[in-house]
Amino acid sequence: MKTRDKIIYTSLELFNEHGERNITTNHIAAHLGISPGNLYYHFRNKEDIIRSIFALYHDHLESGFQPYEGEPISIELLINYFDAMFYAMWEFRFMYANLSDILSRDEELKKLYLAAQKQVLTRSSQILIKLNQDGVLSIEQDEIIPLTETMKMIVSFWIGYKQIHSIDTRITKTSLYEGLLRLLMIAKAYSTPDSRATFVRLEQHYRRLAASPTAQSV
Amino acid sequence: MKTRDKIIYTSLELFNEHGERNITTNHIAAHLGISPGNLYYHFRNKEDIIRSIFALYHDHLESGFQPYEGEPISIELLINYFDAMFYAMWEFRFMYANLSDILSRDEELKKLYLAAQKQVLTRSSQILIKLNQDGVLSIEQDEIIPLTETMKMIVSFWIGYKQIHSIDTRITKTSLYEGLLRLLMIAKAYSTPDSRATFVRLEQHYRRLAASPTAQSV
Amino acid sequence: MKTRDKIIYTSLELFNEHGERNITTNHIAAHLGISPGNLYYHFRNKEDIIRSIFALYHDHLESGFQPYEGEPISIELLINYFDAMFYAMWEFRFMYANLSDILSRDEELKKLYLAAQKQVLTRSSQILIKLNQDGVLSIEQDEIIPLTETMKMIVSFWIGYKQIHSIDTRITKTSLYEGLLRLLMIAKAYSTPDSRATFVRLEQHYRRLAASPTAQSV
Amino acid sequence: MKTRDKIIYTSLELFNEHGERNITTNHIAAHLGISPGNLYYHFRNKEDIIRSIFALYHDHLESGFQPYEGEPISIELLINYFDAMFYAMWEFRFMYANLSDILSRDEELKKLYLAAQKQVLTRSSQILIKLNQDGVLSIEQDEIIPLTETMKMIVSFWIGYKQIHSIDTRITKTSLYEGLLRLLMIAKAYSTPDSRATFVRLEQHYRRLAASPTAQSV
DNA sequence: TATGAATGAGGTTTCATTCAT
DNA sequence: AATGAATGAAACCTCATTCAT
Repeated sequence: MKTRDKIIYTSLELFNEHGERNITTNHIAAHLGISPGNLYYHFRNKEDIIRSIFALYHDHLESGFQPYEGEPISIELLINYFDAMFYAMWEFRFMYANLSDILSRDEELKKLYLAAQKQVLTRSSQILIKLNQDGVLSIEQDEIIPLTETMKMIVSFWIGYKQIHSIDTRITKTSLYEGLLRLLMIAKAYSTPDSRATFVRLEQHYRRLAASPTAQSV
Repeated sequence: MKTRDKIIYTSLELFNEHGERNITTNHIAAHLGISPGNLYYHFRNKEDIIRSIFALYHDHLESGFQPYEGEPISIELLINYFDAMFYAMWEFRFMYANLSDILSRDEELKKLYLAAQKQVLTRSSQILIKLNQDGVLSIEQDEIIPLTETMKMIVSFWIGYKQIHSIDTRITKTSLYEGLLRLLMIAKAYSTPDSRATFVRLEQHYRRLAASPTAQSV
Repeated sequence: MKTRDKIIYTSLELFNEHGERNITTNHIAAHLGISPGNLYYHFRNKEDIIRSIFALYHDHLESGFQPYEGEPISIELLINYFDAMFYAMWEFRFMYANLSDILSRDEELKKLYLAAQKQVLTRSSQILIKLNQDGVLSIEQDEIIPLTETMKMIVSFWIGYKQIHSIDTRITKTSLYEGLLRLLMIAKAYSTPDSRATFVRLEQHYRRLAASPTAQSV
Repeated sequence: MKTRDKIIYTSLELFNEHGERNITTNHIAAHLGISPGNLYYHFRNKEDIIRSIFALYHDHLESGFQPYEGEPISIELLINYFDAMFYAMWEFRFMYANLSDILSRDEELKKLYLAAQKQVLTRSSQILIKLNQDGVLSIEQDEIIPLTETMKMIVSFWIGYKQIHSIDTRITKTSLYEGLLRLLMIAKAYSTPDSRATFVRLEQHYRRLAASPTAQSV
């Protein structure tokens, strides 16, 4: 792996572990065993690193929330979507935890973030529309956008919510699965008689994951 | 007003205006026209000030979310609850905006916060139970707690959500009223035929406030 | 002496000794035996210190180049003017040596400098006019301004010229007296039959000072 | 062109444009599309580059200020001298602007510079002597050296003087022509009845150049 | 000749907190 | 109660130069 990439992944790891505010560029360099000068050879400044991490995050969202096409709807397909959400929340959890702080210091990044969120909203609502058409969900036309927004809001703040509501600040996979289960609960409310069983099975799937020992460690 | 109190209220004002991270203890002292030494005579450190502000916040929650008793339910009574929410969100908006940041630096405060939240949850659900009994709402027994939690979550993160989703970081009263309207929307979904009109009037009330010119300035 | 003033005078001393570019804020603090933080308590940044030194310089110019009034012209009076020039050049020699460098980094200071120079030009030409009227000099009306400018230019760059034209970079009083003698030579060219003897005596005076042992050390 | 020469000319260009202090070795390499390592293959360090530029400057002075011999004096010949001065000032303007700074960091270069200046002084005074003999100028024997020195001083510091006395730091050809006109003014003061007309025409020549549009851009 | 990643000392600045008065 | 000067650790960043390839 190239040093540039090592810096990105090490930063991501340290940010996730300790919070972006507590990790200095010197920490990152020391953790990698390189000089601060070298870090600044690869990145103009700390913001530059964060933006590169954001690009990674953006790529993931881009590929994970494509409306499905030409394939029959299946439980695996739904699992894909929820897994993509989980991956985003877990792999970039520092962003969810410190978002307003980070964005308030980087106007440029904020614009990128807003654009990305707009896209996510569009994509997600398209998926819901498709699921509606395919008889998996039954949502009134004018409730699709608000519902998408609500779900996005829950995803956005679940980590912050969890961090505030437990003594231990560390984020576990279990707590993220709990967040997914909340989303599922909401979605299930719009399920059709045909799809209800599918949602029940989805719930069981993620409840199992939430309870698994590795998910409970940090 | 005593110096100690002046420090608390000035800090609150400055934190709300510029964010706690951007206000140093020297800023507070300078804004008050006192010396930093004097500030540290009254408070052991910055956290100590924040805890005192939190005590104020706690007092407000305590008094604002008492289940009503012995009086007939009325629209004024509901308005009281929503106004209390608004007041808390507005007057202590820096807490809502920087909560995870603040709590992550002060374990002690976090414990106090958790205890307070627990109490709020209890009180709020009691209020919902009472409204259920009085025929204002119609919620299944086992949905009361989750519903309360959802509402609390929305209140907790509305400001953060708003801040992230607009270029302008400043918080306006209008955006807080929009948050209240979201809560009302959710509550209305559980209204009874008898109470529906009341909720409609409540919505009109807060929509009017949201649109008022003074609410839109910063 | 107050710390603030100590910082100003120590900075001036170190700047004169080693050049402003080679003196860091840490050097200044260390030389004074104070913490860098303390230095930044008294001054916002390095530019702020330089501006304060400039204010000192400005004050000196202000008081040293007042046109004389109501008193008969005398050799002492002329010596006063030349001594004021010498004092400015010696006491603030780092400014003369590094002016373009310093001004190129501080637009604000540049404006102040330009304003000050304008004033100096006005004052100096007024003095020449007065000397003309009193029969000390005999300059054609339209040559007064150019002559003043030439003299100002020599004063401005004498130190830079000297520094460039000798191996030893250190500035000695002797070399500054040599600069004054150049100015005198120019002025003498405009002397009247009556005043010629006075200029000769002035030359002798400064030649003596230039040759004195203390003036030759650094 | 060889890489070594490309480095020299690019450095000269960048130094002239932005000042030597603001151009890093990395800037130079980047501007050339070569690696910093390669730059350091050709030059031991930054000073080494500056010295090579100085050699170029030296060559120019050498060839531009030869006393004329065996040819009759003419206005073209005088123009040649002034053009050589202009060329030196324009092509190596960063040296004139940052001379004391540069020399203070490189003792070796300073020695070379002093030797070159000595030569220039000799050559220039020889030219003045010749012009005196040919009846173009009428200078007292013992004033030739001081006059030469004065003219050299004006050439040396004209750029610095201009930079300090205007808000805009950029050097234009116009301002250099103004410098030449100052020199001419001084020389004209020593012109003979026969040569006066020649000097007037020289002035007209350079005034025209100063006013030309291309000379006023940067 | 050339690459380009890497070094590391050093510079400016911030800020919660302390302490003598 | 109050002053305000002082502390010092720590943050971010720059740049001439080196070195393995």
